[in-house]
Amino acid sequence: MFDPAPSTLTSPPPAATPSARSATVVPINSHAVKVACSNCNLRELCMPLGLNRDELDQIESVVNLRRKVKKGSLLFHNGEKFTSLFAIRTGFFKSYVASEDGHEQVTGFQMAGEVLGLDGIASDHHTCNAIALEDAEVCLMPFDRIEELSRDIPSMQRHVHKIMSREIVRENGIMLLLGSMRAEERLAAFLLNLVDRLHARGFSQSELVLRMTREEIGSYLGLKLETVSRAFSKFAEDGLVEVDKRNIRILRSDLLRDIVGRPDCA
Amino acid sequence: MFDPAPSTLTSPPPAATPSARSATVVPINSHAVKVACSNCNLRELCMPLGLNRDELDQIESVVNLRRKVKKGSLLFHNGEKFTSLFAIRTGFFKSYVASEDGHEQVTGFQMAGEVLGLDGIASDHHTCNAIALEDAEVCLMPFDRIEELSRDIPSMQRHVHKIMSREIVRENGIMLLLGSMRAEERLAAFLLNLVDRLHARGFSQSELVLRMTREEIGSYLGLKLETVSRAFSKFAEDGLVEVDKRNIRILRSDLLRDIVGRPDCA
DNA sequence: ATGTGTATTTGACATGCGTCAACATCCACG
DNA sequence: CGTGGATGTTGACGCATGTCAAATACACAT
Repeated sequence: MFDPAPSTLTSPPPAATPSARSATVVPINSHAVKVACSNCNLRELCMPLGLNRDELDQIESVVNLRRKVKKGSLLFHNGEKFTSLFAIRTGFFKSYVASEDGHEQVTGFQMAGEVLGLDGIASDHHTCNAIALEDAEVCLMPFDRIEELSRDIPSMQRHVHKIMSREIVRENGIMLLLGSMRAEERLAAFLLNLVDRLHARGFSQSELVLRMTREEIGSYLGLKLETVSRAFSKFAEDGLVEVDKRNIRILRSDLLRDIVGRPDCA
Repeated sequence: MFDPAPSTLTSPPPAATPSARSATVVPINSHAVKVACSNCNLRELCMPLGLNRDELDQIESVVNLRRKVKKGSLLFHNGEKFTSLFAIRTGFFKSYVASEDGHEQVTGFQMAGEVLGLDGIASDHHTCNAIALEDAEVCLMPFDRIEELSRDIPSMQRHVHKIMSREIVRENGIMLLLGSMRAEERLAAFLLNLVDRLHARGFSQSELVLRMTREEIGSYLGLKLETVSRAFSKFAEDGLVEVDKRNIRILRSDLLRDIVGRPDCA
């Protein structure tokens, strides 16, 4: 129904250097690139299926740069010229928009295999910000190259369209969440979505470590951080989850699902 | 910042037949189609600019069907097979998703020149519903034809991408609204967005007639209908707008903008 | 170790909005 | 012309969540 992004207890430990604000661009030679996509265990998330060798080579040639992003540094920001989409290889991001008065609204959490930057296509400039919540590595995919390739390879074209449509559907789900759910329903939906996505990446179905603060969760869910904290405590008290700071263990996902289900029972 | 959709006092009067539930498909012969796009006064909204005659002919060949949609009838619904995008020629739509428990969340209001159905691309099935709020006419654009054309005409390809990206950006704005604004801020933003879009279509900058109920506005804005009604009354009392049922005249758009601006002043 | 800042939890209280209810208005239809 | 159902307005009241504040714990730097 909706689509945030968490990280599990088993997820790769964040690299040591935490908050340096550099966003170094690291060119990759073409051989390394080829190795990258064909062997990338995220391929089925990033790339269309059923490509032949030649098409795969073409697609790999699109991903000509890799970029490391330190925890706390921006991948792109509002107003920045749009040139590329970013496929996350490792790490965890949040994207957010800011209103004139300075309020920040988190619009999503993204993890490995997901794509960032789609907002920039509309006006050739990004309209939101993306920041790494842990040390990360992304593949740069220059958008004009993606468009070229889409013209040659129909399955690539369809893939790009699906990725964008999926984002639209995800946001529809969040509108439903923000428009009609109560605090605990929102948090339950958030947690379930998070483990789902992590599980799809080979992590535990029941354990996760949150990469974001209570405040960031609250922003995403349209709640204050205290409310998020209280909802966690309530879940823990009721035996639905174990909460140890950012380490979460889901004990009763069935009951969490029940909570999401009904809009107004305690 | 966000993107709902209204209709003005001067908008074309809805056709007489209001609530028949048919959604008749009306084939159009190829000559009529050609006339349709080249002469359509919505062209600059639907179509990429700077096309030559030949390209224009190709694009027009995509729009091979027209469909009339009676007020109150569905254009498409959740679960329905996705085949086409719909460009609105006349009329006014709302799109909405429904949660399992039956709650409806309005995800947008669409008017002439806007495109419906993008949600269906992700899974080949629609994930939301679109219903006409007044008698309407839409152009059917089979999506596989759009993809073919996008491969041949780069400006068409770019146009499709921009339309999808724009929807993503719009929804980002709504997340901001739902996540952080108060009732009056939401309504002010809603009204301003509505007149903006109408003005872009040649309607008044200050007068509009709402095509949707208070309840539908409330659903879109994450509010109850009573709250919407009270906010209207408040605006009227303060001299910001004149409200006569669904006829709205904006008297002080500057002050409405102020209200949207600051997140927590009375 | 000690200190500083961030993150989190929890309590007490305030309030914006939801809920419930009554009433008015309008329109469709008999 | 009257009636019933949708729609809209307004008031009274309650509750979920926001607000403010204090305490704890932890990370990191000196």
